[in-house]
Amino acid sequence: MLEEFPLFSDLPQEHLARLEAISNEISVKKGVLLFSPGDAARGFFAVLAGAVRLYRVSPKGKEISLEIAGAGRTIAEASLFSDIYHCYAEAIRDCTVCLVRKDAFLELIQKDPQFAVAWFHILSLKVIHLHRQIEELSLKTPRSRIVSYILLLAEMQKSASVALPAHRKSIATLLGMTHETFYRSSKELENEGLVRFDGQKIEIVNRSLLEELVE
Amino acid sequence: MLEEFPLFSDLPQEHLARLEAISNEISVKKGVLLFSPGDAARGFFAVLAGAVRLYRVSPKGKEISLEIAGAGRTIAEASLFSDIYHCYAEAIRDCTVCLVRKDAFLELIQKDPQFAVAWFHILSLKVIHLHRQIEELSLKTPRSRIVSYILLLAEMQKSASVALPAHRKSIATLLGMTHETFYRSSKELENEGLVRFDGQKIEIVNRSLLEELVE
DNA sequence: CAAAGCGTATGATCCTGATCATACACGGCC
DNA sequence: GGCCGTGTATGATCAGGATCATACGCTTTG
Repeated sequence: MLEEFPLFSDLPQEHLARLEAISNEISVKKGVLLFSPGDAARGFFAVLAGAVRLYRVSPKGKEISLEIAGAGRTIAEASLFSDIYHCYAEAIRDCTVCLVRKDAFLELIQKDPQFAVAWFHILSLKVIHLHRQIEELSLKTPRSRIVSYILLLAEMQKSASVALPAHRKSIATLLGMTHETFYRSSKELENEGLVRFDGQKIEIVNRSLLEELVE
Repeated sequence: MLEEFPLFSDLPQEHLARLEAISNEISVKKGVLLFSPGDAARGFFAVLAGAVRLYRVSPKGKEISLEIAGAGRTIAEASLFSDIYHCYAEAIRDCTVCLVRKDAFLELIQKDPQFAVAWFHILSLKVIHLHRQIEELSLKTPRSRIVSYILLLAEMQKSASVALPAHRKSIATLLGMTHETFYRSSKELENEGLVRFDGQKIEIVNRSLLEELVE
């Protein structure tokens, strides 16, 4: 199932080398913004280490999380065709990221058909990933959304011991609920013996029971 | 702002012709499934007329809408890299669609760099579109979600008189609410003089007031 | 070391959207 | 024409999540 969520870092060595040649590696401290809406789009980003959270701010000032991208994932691909970024990107941990220069990238996919197809693949799977996120947000109860998210992480990480990509507060907003609700529902799941929270890790105790919980 | 939501049908004539050469045009009656999860993936679809709704069914039998694609939009791009489809696609109106054969398409993007870039663009904007959908689903109140959706449609259609891409019931699930709630909230908006519902059309009466409503 | 800020956590209250029930209009079909 | 299915619509009830308040531990900073 993992092939459903491949990362740019899974690209063959030759492609990675070419990507590197047109990128700038950047270190950013936790809390720093990679870009804000309106900033001139220089290219898209690939996360090498750490995690980046994309979000928008509604007219009334509410932050809305769009995506949390951990190591191996890319963000802001659409900047290739836009002069400006359209949301905020915040390092929610200390990060190293690659800024892939847009002009060079567009040139590259035109010159190297193999490379183009590989990136088509990555983009397509991003669409699937976003579909899954939409599916999660459509679940009515917070419990279901949390369970669904934990199972998603387990799939991506191929492990019953899941590392949270961000602190709980960010994840709560990503799942469209308040952090209070997230804490409470999580505790419930723990009390029922389905999962065990341990720092930044979640241990899946009873996977099949967990799966039955999703609406 | 419309350039944020271009359609494959906006492609230059030469590209359209090539697309046509590797596609099969199909007519489907309202209610018919284009594909179901597990079906062998023959390619992706471009909607020429009508509307298609993508949805999944949860373990407990609840339908979850992922997307409603009207004329000019594409669906199931990820099928290019998968042997099977991963969700349901239902014609929610009488449709004519193009089935784009996957092997031929992959070949084409390798042979024609311009074509590849154009499709990169389309895929990127799909990601933006899905981000917007996630943003909408994250809004707490049904009212906000409906208002946000109406404004989105208005942007895409560049008009204050918005055509609903589907019947209200489907849209309700797309916005993560029950149809009852959708009817009620819509009526409220109408009573407050912000919009006017008229069959399959929505007339935006007071746009600025509407925009202020979004959380 | 003290203070401040943030993430985590839990309690009490209120409001609202899901649910269940009912009804009506419309189109297709026998 | 009459029947059935579906979309649209409205009402009553109730569970449950948002909100506001409070607290505690850990890291950071001065």
